[in-house]
Amino acid sequence: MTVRALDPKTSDAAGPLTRKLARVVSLSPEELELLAEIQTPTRSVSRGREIIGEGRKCGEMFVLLEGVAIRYRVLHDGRRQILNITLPGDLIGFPACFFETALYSIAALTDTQIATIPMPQLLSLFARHRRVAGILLWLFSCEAAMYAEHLTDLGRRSAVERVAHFLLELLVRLQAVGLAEERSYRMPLTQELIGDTLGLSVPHVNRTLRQLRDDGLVAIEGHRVVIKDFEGLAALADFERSYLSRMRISEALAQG
Amino acid sequence: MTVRALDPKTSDAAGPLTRKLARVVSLSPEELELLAEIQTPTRSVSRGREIIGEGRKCGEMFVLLEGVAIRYRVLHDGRRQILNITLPGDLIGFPACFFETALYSIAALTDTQIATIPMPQLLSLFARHRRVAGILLWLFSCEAAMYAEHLTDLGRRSAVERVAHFLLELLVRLQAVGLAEERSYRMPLTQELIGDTLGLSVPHVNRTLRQLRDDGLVAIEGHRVVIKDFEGLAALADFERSYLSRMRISEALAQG
DNA sequence: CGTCGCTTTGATCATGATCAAGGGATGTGG
DNA sequence: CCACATCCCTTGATCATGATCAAAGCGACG
Repeated sequence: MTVRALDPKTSDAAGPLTRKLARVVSLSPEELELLAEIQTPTRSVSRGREIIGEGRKCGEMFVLLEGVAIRYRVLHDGRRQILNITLPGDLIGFPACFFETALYSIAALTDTQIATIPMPQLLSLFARHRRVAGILLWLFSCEAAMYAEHLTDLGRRSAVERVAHFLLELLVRLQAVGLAEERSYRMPLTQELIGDTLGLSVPHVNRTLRQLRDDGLVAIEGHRVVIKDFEGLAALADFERSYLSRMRISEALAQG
Repeated sequence: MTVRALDPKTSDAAGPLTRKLARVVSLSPEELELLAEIQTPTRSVSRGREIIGEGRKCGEMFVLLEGVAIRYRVLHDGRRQILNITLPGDLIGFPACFFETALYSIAALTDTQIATIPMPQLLSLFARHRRVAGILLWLFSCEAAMYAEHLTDLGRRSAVERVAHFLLELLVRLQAVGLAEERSYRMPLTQELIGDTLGLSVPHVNRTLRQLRDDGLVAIEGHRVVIKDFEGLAALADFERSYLSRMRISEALAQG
């Protein structure tokens, strides 16, 4: 990672969260410093380890700085539902940290690097910096919006539509933190994990991906996903008027 | 509605939100007054009308004081997914009010009474009253937790499990605001709406309800739902260790 | 009394689960 | 350097859950 002579807003050193925010709202030097401050110190969690364990106390929030994690719920008979995929720049610990004990587990899929934000510090930040508070609330909102979209996937979309939507969402989200190219990215999940995310069985995920490939909408070589026909996929998945494109922070908050 | 000589915390006059909160955290007189203050003035929205329209600006939050509303998303071909059911005491407008325009519509299912909280007032409340801010964040968390549970429903539960889970969730939520008896309540949704909530077709909702009836788990006469075997339903739906039972506000917040 | 909205039931169909087996890469110990 | 194991992907055959289509029943209400 080279240190370039860039505006601090967009420099790599600022970290994925700050870069993501800088795309939707302009941050003052003081705010940049605050964001940097709450994102230290960091610690690493290695592949397969739990970041938050269901039923355990969780007195802090985290920012995922590097790697990929999943939040999931396991039913008594072993069926698993992945609630969301956590990418660099995402907050972890909402809503867990507001409950006595965490409701769901969060596990690192790859080796990860996370920053810890103690609750008292978070709450005092809310009190002292109204605009930063607004921005954090906006982040919570984005998470809620993604849940809502995910719900629509599972409730009312067919397997092809779900997978298409999933591939596009991942493209856009990875791009937001500079981890995807114009039309391609490295798929961070196995087909089993995709199945647990979309409520599908592994063979059916596989067949659905093949169908999308046969239709020339995507190309998949190894873990590399190439979106060959963005418009086609978007039409299929009803992605057009989608949430991510409208995830603009409201002026009321932007101006504090 | 009679005015009884009760502790203001639990009096009907306090409104459903305050009553709901009083169950999980003790509120000071000042906090009670603050809560009362943000819940005025009120306005009514009649059955079938939109409270928030998808794509429209939404510069405020609402508290639903009376009636039932749904948040939903409609796909281009008309399929509808209900994202959540809003009951008295619930906040409306999260996450809509943090975006330029609302992402989803919210419509009144019955005649409703709502209180309006302008965003500036909300943000200044966050700044001035840390504990109330914490409590509001906790409310957002509850909403996120319900989304997560709903996701598990749609992704990994069968039709019977979904319906069973839905009936129990409604019982518990209605009880939290004093709108259900020990084991029964008035179902506020038609079978079509239940279908759009659970991702099922109307005939299948009907057959599933019949199956639960035949198995002696519930009784349904008209709009009255009677849970005849709570334990049986809970086991079927994996409701046991569920979110609502652990929706206790964390001590860090309760103490401010 | 007739209409409208909702529920109920039946028959058929299809989406996607399940079961089963093989294939291919990557890694590890002998 | 090879045997073997593991993890993941792929494919096929069968099965079942739940959708769709169709129609009738049934209150409530004007």
